[in-house]
Amino acid sequence: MMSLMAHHTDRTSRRIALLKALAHPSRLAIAEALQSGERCVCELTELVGADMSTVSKHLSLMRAAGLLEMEKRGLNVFYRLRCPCLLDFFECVDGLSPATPVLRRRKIR
Amino acid sequence: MMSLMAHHTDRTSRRIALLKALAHPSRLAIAEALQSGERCVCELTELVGADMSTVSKHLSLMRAAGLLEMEKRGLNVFYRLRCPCLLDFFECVDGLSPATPVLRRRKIR
DNA sequence: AGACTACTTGGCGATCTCGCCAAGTAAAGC
DNA sequence: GCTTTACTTGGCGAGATCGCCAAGTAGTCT
Repeated sequence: MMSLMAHHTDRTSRRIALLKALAHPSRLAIAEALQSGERCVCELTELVGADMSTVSKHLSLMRAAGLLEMEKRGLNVFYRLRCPCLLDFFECVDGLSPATPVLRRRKIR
Repeated sequence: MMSLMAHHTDRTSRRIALLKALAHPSRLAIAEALQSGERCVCELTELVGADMSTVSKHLSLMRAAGLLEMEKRGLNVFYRLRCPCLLDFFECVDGLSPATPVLRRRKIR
């Protein structure tokens, strides 16, 4: 895979990591939940309904992408969003109509 | 996979599809190139340096996600961005500092 | 019509991702 | 110290994704 295209800048790599961090149902649900404030891993585990180990790996990935920050308090680990732009982006995304017909220019004769 | 989390709304599915459509080096490069105007498949093929069939599949996926629209003119097929919000989002993403140390609240004694 | 160009689609191996279980770590409480 | 709670990490099978080649389609041109 990835023939001649492996010329990513750091910026590109970070963009891709952040997009991948959001492009999964559980991770998107986590990001959306965190828009209303920090949550600990057990709360997020209940939210997505998967094994805690699975959720923990999702959170690590999102943190590595720069999307989340974590803070340990007592036995709990709390995660918070670091990206204030999600809401605006999703509003714009949701505004797109779902389908796209093939546009075909009328023949000029 | 996807134990109890298969409760996606249409909106969620569309958000995921759009994020996945961007979360790949070749596809991101295509989206970025299209920010400066439409391109035909052969131009985009040269840009990403992969087989045209590969690029064509990327473009189909991006179109299905609602990100692109296509127009056939003569022998060429031109693709255009349908999402005006990419630039703003990426500016915000690029503004994030790459790493995040584990935050640890000081003990109060 | 036949040849050519620009693109799409089918198929398939190679690689990546996902989720669970099991095992490990770290802080709190006894 | 030992136990419990909250979480992370390793490993592995199952399924998804990716990219190439080969074959098909749709216009253009002569």
